[in-house]
This record gives sequence, C-alpha cells and structure tokens, in this order.
Amino acid sequence: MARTYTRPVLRLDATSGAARAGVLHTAHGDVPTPLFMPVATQGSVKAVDPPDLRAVGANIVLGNTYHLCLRPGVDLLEELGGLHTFMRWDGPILTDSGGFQGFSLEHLRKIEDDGILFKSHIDGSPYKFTPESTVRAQEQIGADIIMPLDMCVPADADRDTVEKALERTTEWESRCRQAHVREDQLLFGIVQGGMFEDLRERSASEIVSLDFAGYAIGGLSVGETKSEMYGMTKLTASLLPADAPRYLMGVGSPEDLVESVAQGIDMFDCVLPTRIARNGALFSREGRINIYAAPHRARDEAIEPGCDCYTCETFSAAYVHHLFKSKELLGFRLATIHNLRFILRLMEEMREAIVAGTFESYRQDFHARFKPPDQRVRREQRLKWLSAQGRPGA
RNA sequence: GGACGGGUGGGUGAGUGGUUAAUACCACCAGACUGUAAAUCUGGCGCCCGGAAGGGCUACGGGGGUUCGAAUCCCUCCCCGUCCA
Repeated sequence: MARTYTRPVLRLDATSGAARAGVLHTAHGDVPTPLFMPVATQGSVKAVDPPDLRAVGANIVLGNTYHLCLRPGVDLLEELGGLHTFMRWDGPILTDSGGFQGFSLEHLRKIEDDGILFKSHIDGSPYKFTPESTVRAQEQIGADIIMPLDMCVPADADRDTVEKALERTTEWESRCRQAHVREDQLLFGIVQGGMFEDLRERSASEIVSLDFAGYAIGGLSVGETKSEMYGMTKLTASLLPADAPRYLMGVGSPEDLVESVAQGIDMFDCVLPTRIARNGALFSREGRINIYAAPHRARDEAIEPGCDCYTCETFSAAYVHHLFKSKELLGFRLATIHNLRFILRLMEEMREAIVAGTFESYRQDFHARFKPPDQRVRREQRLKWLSAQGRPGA
C-alpha cells in the first residue's frame, strides 16, 4: 500500500564528473538511478506485460493522463483501484499530465489562458485540461510521480512564442503546486524555455522557486539538433538543485542517454525503444539493426550475441526476422523485450560505472562503438513524416 | 468440334491508338522513428551508363500487318477459363 512520502526523494550514492548515481524513493518502492521508464501511454507498455517488464529490468513505468482520461476514463480507473491495480504493475508509476499532447496533437487542441482544450482524437468530444484538473486526474490514476500541466513548443518556435509558453507554464505549474495535496504522490516541476539559453535560465529559476519534489527538463527532442539538445540539457541541469531528481522528458536514444547522464540527468522516459522495436529496428552495441533486412534471413545466432535478454537467449535472428516478415505478433514482443533490455542494461552499466568512478571511460567506449543514424537523413525523414501526417512541420 | 471470355512487369490487377518503362496493391530492397493518434512513415523496384539531371536499349503470349506512332486496331498461331455438343 502507498506509504507516506518523506524527503529526501533522491538519495545520492556517487558522482563521476557531473554524472550521478542514486536511489529514487517512491510510494511503490525505490528505484536505482539513473533510471529509464518504459512508456505505457494507455496503461500498457505496448506488446509486453508486467512479468516481461520485470524480466528486462524495468522498475518504473510512465503513463499518460490525456490518453487515460479519454479511455478508459479516470473515474473508472479510480473505481477499479487505480492504475497500478488496473494494469497489475506494483512498481512505481509516473504519469505525464497531457501537456505533451498539447504539442503532439497540435491540430486537435486550443491553448487557453487557464489550460488546454482538446478535441478527442477518438470521437471529437471536448476535454478541458486545467492545472487543477490534471492534478486531480493524476490523483485518480494514482501515480507515484505526477507532472504538472506545461506548454511544450516546437524547436523552431520564435522567441516570442517560447517566452509566452514559458510564462504560461510557470503560471500553470504554480497552480498545480497549489492543487497538489496527496503526500504519497511526488509532484515534479518542468522547465521550458525552448532553444534560448536565457529563457531556460529564467524558466529554471521560476520553476525551482516553486519548490517541487523533482525537476524535469521539457521541450527537448522536439525537432532540434543533437548539439542543441545536449547544450540545453547541460545548461538546464546545471541550474537545478543537486539534491532533487532531474528528469529529461522524452529522451531517448542510447547515445542521448549516455550524454545526458554525463550531464547529471537521473531519469528518462522514451517511446523510442518500444516504438522502433515494433517497426523492426533493434539496438546493438554497434548501433541499430533492421531485423527485416535480408542479411538476417538465415542468421542462426542471437540478434546480438552476448545479449542477456530473453529474446537473444532463446531465439535466432533468423526466427525474429521471419516473425516480422510474417507479421506474427510474437515478433513485436520479442523485439520490444530486446530493446528494453538493451536500454535498461545500459542504465545499469552507467550506474555501475559512476559508482566505480569510471563513467568517463565507459562513455568514451560506448561512443567508439555505437553508430547512431545519420543526422541529415533524420531531419529529412522527420519533415516527410510530419507532412505525411498533414502537419507541415516548421 | 462449336460459342463466348481471357493472356500486361516476381504476384494480383488497371490501362483499349500518342501525355506509358506502363495506375494501384502485394512481394522484394533500403532508410527513418526521442514526455506514443505509430504493428507507422519515406524512398527504390525492366536492363545499361550517371551522384543527379538525363541518355541508350529491350518490353504488355509468339509471329506478321495497318499507322507518322500500337499493350491498345487487323490477321494468324499457341495457351488458359466457362458454357454447349
């Protein structure tokens, strides 16, 4: 059962440069940091179940308030005992407020002074999200860590837009802080400020002054370059209190996780490992492999030899290739298990390296082997994706 | 034996005189995916040269013909399906 929240939220065990290793305390248990949260938007990490999550080393998952409000509805969730009970996950849960959907569902929402008005992507019905209502909804969901309503803008937003969003975010978060009463739930603050250093500084200062249990960096991985993202992460992290957990929202790829941990980030969430797993992209120490690709057709060895995940210990790359080619559902589960295990093992290894004081060499070794996708290609494809979705990006 | 219908790129299948190296889907090849409207999206996909633009060659069952020009019209042969005897 939920226990009363007591400070400190984060116990720091070791540092290595700016990198930190610690333990996050929540009402549903402690989690070693740096940590990664698989994303269970609608109360399910797509394609896997709680035992699978435990097996890959997941200790905490993320849910989404917007999606859970629309379906199944937070009143029902509360009636059924909350999200933990509903999805049979007894570990910690963090819920995002729905603020990100104000960004990702740009064409289905209207920003108003007191919140975001959504037109449901399911049936078009209206849903008004205010700072108070998102806190209330997250109480009904019963998450251990809850996020305030914030306003996230695209990476190429102009200064004026970013500044207005920042001001609105501070105001909304202040109201969330006022509305937050449950002691067994940790309310985090979210720093915005786009790609403007002084606005990041201003936002961090305003949010920190509101005194949250932890601090998140929002508004990144929204279309900017890697160097912009790393720069903003480094700057923002340096402005946050050392004794509170730092959470970089929506990140990330293996190389991003390593770089961000190096800058003192403790917590992450990202759909990338699970989403690309379903699309046939699997992580390895050398980079991504496309399991659909012809070379795997007859590869009678693990996807990544030496990997300790269930998929690699049990099946051949040829078999998983076959499952994807045949559109067999088992392929999604096996691929998701592999990618999550890869990411969670990466987190475990980073923690060990920090504790051992060898993080910097770990970081260098990682980058020497891991080859991420080409940045230029990523940008091109991103624009094509946006236009295919009917949202002329930028 | 007769009457219809039909044979198009790896597959299904559009196209009935030029704008067709040939719609679309599938398969195949490659790439992308970062607080999830994602089991999605984007390219490529006859052969040769080129980074590309572009150029050359061969193509819509076989052969012949009409035409400036044919996958499209005519003749003939082959093959397949349905029905009648």
